[in-house]
Amino acid sequence: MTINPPFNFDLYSTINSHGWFDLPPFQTTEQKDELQTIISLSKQKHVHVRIREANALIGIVPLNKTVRLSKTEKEKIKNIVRSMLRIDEQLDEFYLLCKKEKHLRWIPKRHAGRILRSPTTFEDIVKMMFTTNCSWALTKIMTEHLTRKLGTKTSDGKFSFPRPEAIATKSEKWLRKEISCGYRAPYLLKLCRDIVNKKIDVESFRNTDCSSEDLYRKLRSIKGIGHYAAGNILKLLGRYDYLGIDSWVRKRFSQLHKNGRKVSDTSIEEHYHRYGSWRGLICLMEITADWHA
DNA sequence: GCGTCCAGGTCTACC
DNA sequence: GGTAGACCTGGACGC
Repeated sequence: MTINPPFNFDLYSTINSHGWFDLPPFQTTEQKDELQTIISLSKQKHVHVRIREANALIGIVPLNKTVRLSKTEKEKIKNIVRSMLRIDEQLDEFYLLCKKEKHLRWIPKRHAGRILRSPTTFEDIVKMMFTTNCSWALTKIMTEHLTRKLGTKTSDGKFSFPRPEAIATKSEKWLRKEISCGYRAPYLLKLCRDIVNKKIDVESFRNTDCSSEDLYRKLRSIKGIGHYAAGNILKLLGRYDYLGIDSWVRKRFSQLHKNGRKVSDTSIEEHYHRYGSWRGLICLMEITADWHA
């Protein structure tokens, strides 16, 4: 399967856009020149795919050879990959903004600004919940446990990210013990049960006409999703008008703009205010600039 | 090896 | 609306 990306797409920059490549089922190489993950087509059908860029095309190869794919299923996989890699995102206005400031000109030059997201919004929300109030090492542990213990094993031995139904049947005690997610267990359980009982439809969040403010409010109504997590999930939904400030943003901002002095969230907000609806993306690009060096 | 302390966001109760 | 304390884990550190 192949996808024809726009001229300003760069797979490396997208994989390297934030830490998602490091969380299963995502896998990448040391050079970050390919991405692997599991795409779930139905409750039973999970495809382990490898995504690579070659000859100005994006190639998608199913790695579990025994799986048979219909034409419709291949189209579905291509659409999911397009969504994950943000291929259809219009960044022209963003790049024009970056070109106006010397320190941001590297962004359009490197074709950066497309932030990797998971095949589903559910996966993104759970992973974001797992980044709160803990080290990256613990985020990885929780995601690995959840995937390995509740995901479905593919024919080549990989595990899919679990569906909400699989998590919803477990108890809070089980999640605390087996997933090591501690006090997050009741939040995760409530989210999954609300999805199963159709009280919330997180998958509709990627294609909705509602304002960023409304979407932010919906995200904040999910227990365990606070200001930081909601702001960052919005970025994965293509909305960049919230910063999603955490301790790392504060630290990097302070190093870049205040000679390491302590800085308040209000002054970070004021600094990026001039970038309007792109401020969240400019902030993320600025503090991760050295990753792209 | 064991105990203690700290860092990391979010929620809730309280003022 | 603002603030303090609890939540839980891994890692660093001292003994």
